[in-house]
Amino acid sequence: MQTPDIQNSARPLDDEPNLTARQKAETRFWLQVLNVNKLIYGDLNSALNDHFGLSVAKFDVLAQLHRHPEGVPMGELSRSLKVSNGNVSGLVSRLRKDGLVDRLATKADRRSFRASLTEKGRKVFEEAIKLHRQVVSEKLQNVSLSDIDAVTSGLRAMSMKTRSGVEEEVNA
Amino acid sequence: MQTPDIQNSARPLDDEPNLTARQKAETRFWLQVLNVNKLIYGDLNSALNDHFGLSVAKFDVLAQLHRHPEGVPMGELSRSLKVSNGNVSGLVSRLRKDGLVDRLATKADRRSFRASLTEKGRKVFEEAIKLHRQVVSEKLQNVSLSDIDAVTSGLRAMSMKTRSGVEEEVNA
DNA sequence: ATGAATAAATTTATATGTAAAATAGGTCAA
DNA sequence: TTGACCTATTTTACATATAAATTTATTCAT
Repeated sequence: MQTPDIQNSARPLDDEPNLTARQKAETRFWLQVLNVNKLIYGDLNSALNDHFGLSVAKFDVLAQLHRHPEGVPMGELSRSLKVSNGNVSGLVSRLRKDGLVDRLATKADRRSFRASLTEKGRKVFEEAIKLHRQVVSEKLQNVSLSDIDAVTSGLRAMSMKTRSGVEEEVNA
Repeated sequence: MQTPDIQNSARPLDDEPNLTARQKAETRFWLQVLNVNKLIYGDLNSALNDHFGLSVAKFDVLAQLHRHPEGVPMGELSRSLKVSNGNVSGLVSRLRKDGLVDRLATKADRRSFRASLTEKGRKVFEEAIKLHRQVVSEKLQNVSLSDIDAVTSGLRAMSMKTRSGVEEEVNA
């Protein structure tokens, strides 16, 4: 008795037998998304960390707060960043320890408060976003503008056509 | 004295003044990658978890081991998954606790061993990969095959042209 | 007004990820 | 052979992420 299984199993995810062309294409697509994501994310994270002591997660919080100088309630921050409440709690408390973020009390509701940038936070973010753009630019330096635009609009069409697993606001 | 800063700062990342068209395009591209990644990753993770008690991280380990029934040394696993040694240590030890992975001693070198799928691990993976494909398919159900292929080849071209922050093997 | 339900945010437990230190085995020059 | 240096892996300390439990405050029907 031979062991043909060994030969059958030594294949990449998109090269199994009995897959339709469509299925292979879908898997290849997803592997490329993961690949590009990891390629850019890692360097972005290191660069932000080295220069400003920021992670991408912290940067994302600062970016939201920068768009809303009047401050953003924790729950809204959680929804707009699409991460859990608990995650935002931790991020904001670390950013407060860093001196980049403040809490503003909400008069009408003592449970709630708004997170907002400190002056230092605003300055740090405005430098960090320049670095952010630099890193993304470097990663894409050999890609033509038209290729970037083509992929972007393809991805955008996908995210609009993609049925999200959760119910979505119609007017979100 | 007015406060014009408040108006200037309430903008999305790709809509700052004084950005070139190229810079805006790069930022939009990156935001779409993050977006699509999060859109698919989350559901994939929940589905694998609900049905098989697997995370995407664990699934990725199983996928590598499935391609190498003779087992894969820890260091090689770390390199092929592009995650740290410590991360692989933890994943493999949890997968061993789950009964999906085994350690095979290496005769010539007592420091090293190969991780390999147990029979149960192989069976679980072979079911899990079907679910993996289903979930990705559902996410892309409204997108045409030609659009998927176009974006995939765009992304693939990018990852090839992208200068990685670290030195790369020429023959990797 | 009071008690039940709801809501905002935090805390807890756990998984995943990194970088850096520690452990332990291998290699090799002198 | 022994000491210095590699190498494979694990451990530690920490950041980030989730889900579920908890805390505290608000709302609302009675």
